[in-house]
Amino acid sequence: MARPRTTPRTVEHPDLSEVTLQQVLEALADPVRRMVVSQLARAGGDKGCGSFDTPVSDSTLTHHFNVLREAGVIRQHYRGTTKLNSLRADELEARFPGLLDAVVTAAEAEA
Amino acid sequence: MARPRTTPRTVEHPDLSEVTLQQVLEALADPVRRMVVSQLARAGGDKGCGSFDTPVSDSTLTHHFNVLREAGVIRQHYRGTTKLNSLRADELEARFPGLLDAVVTAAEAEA
DNA sequence: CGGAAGGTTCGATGGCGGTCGTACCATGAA
DNA sequence: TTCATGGTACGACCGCCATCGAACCTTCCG
Repeated sequence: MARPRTTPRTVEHPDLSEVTLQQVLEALADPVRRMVVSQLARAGGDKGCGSFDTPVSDSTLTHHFNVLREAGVIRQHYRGTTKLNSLRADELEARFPGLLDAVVTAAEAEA
Repeated sequence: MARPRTTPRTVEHPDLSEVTLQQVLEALADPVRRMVVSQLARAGGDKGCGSFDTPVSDSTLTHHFNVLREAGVIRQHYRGTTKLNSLRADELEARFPGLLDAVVTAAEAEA
């Protein structure tokens, strides 16, 4: 948006100390976003943007990734034309102990 | 609503097995509802409807209580003209281990 | 240098949910 | 029985957010 033409694509990630419980809960309260988090948790490491199984369009998925990133839940970086995603599990655990685990576990159990 | 005139006021509570993670997360994602839950957690036991410190009107608060009850987060029962509320902490812990604790703890830490 | 693949941005839209005020109901006390 | 209290039901409003399609931008590969 504010990026001038032809600049390497970078992504802004908040420090977890700036992230509120409200943001994280809102992020995790959406079913599609929880699918993303679940699949990311199952994958363990990085996972390409296009490799997620969701019922929404690409542009909507981009939106969800943004919400998750701004909530400090995921980390994103480019490699070539592909955007890789990973969970910020450890940092999140330090900030909100038990929260991500509980949600991921519950999501797994329900599915 | 469907209750005929002059019937003792009772409240419907879902079995926690019928409650979804979605419901619980949506319930806990609202700031006002989280205030209610926090104050309930701090109180330990029952707490009258009118004794909560929130920034919303009575009718809105009633709405939030309904959401929390339908999500299996709180239990309500009448005593005289007063409605008492309590957390369904143990049941919730059995259904979604660690979830309520994590949220309550985080909410306390942030406040 | 094309062109294709992978994502993003933009604008529009639709629906849901939080909010309120008012009217109403049940209970207990005077 | 009448009144006051505590809470609910209802209807309306408003703002936000998930969603989409289309246009666009980057990067890689022929």
